[in-house]
Amino acid sequence: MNLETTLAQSVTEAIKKLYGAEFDTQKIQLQKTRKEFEGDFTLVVFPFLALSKKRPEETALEIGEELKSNLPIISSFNVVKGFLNLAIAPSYWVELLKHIDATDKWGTTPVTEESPLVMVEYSSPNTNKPLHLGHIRNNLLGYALSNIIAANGNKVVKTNIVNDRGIHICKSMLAWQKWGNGETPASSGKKGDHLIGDYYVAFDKHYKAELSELMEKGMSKEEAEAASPLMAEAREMLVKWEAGDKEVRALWEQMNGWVYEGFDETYKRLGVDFDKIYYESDTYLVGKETVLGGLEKGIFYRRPDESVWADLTNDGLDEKLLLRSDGTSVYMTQDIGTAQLRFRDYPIDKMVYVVGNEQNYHFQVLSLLLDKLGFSWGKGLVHFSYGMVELPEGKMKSREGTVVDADDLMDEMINTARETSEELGGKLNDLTAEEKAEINRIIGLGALKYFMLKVDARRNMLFNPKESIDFNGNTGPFIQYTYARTRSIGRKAAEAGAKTTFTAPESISEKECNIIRMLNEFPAVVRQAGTDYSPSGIANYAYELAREYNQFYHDYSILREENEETKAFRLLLTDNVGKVIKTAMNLLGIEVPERM
RNA sequence: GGUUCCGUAGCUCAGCUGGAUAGAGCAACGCCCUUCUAAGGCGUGGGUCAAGCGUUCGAAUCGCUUCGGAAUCACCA
Repeated sequence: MNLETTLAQSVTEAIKKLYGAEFDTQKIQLQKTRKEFEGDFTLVVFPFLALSKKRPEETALEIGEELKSNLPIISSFNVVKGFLNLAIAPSYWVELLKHIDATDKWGTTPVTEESPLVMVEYSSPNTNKPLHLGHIRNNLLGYALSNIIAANGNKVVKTNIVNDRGIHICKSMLAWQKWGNGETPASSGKKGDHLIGDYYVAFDKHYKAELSELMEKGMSKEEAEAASPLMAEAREMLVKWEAGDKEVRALWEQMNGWVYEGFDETYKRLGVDFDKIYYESDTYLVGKETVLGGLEKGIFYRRPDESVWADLTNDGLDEKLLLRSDGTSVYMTQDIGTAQLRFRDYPIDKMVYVVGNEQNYHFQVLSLLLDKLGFSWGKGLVHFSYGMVELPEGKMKSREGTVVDADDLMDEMINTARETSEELGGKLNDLTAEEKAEINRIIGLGALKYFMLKVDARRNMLFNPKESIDFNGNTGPFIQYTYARTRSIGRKAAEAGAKTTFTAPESISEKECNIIRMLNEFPAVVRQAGTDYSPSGIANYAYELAREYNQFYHDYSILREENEETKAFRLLLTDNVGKVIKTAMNLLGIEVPERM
């Protein structure tokens, strides 16, 4: 049984015996003993004072005596004010370590036939420009979250809804037609998504120029926008697209194809993937049908101008447009359509949308609408809402050229990793160039991923491109380094033929107790992360564990230890620290190198 | 204006189901590599946890108010 549960139950029994009262075991406050005090667990006795009718110190002392005489795993205790500090016997910690070592996939819950199915939507790019820093946060969070949900015993389907239609695509297409001279990714050597992005920017440039020209002729901004021939052409193209115009559709498919090739490369490099991809061009008509179905059932209503609305005033929200007066669909309609298709494709128990917090309202509405339309998971859908990545100057703005491009950033990180390795010198000299490159890739991306994931997802975070992401301190590379260190010790111990079985050492250090306790906490950390949808919880845990181990490493010469029992114990500890770090990092989608 | 989120060290962030003297990293300064990986360890300095009031044995944590910042409230996506 879990250590803390055992303790909590014993406390309940002690309270009953001492004071003849029942105390809710759930409400017992057991926490880690702060490091300045002696002991492993601390019981807060203030809540019992009403029962004991004695001073805090006396109460703590009584409970301490009672626990110690009943629980052999408690080796000693001490009382400081209203805090009862309990020390756990070394032999118990050692048994715990052996148990952790013997447990396969420590911290994770296996998936069975009956496990619920959770669908996680993330990434969801537009096809008119390459991925940037904001998408990186989304992708990393979505991927990590999927792993964490799966580790908690759920079937997970990772999905992506690609926004592949609309006026923004037409802008790129039009610009390419006008000024592209037939440029292709092959002809120019550009990545497809970057090429399309360049034409999107080109459209905007020409459009702006056109506007200022019209405004010089005396038009107001609004008049100029309405009169812009370029925008009119783009709109015309969209109408043709909707009508299925062969030429426009062919161009659209060609250009989207380029973008997808580019995206695939970026996704692959980031290490994220999807089980099923949906395209808005397939779902928006379904959404329209579903909305019209809802209209027939009286869930929605039609206004005199023929537009279709949902009245959510009873739910404390506004009225929401679902179909325009010309019958075309809006954003919400498409999400309904996508939901409809997903529901047909999978027996979804829970749906998680990884989408930025600027869409909080949208998902509040979507949840209500899906529920009204009869989707069982509509009410309980989770909008995993994350904050924006801000630059020192504020928000990223593609039109002002302040976006941090995903591909560039990854290149930069890997370069920095290589430079750092070279500066440190010599460690990897026996490896081939390919092996070194692989390690640098793992480290560079590890730094980037950890940087993004260690921050609470809900918060807006700041990224300063001028100060490159750190490789020292609370970083991915530090954790990777610690892992590599545990592996190195393991290798050397194995070469030297160190013994692997042992009896419990007579005493073990406070650091060792702490580490075992942290290893023991790992399943609870994973569970908590699965409940809160919190990759940052896992990230911060991994760092704490690595830090604890590094300090321990500096205190002892494990391989030089003369007492074979103690050496074997420390090797087992080292091995399991490595095991847990690896699991934690993999849940985050961060690879760990065997050496670095 | 309505709604939601945020405000912790010079900077980036933990801690938030109420518990002991508020933690890391970066930056600054000082030590530690003939010893299993120095991408490391140890130490020093740095705080009105935005402010106020309340709840209680106890508040960074819960409630209310105020101040500051962000997002959103489109027949855009």
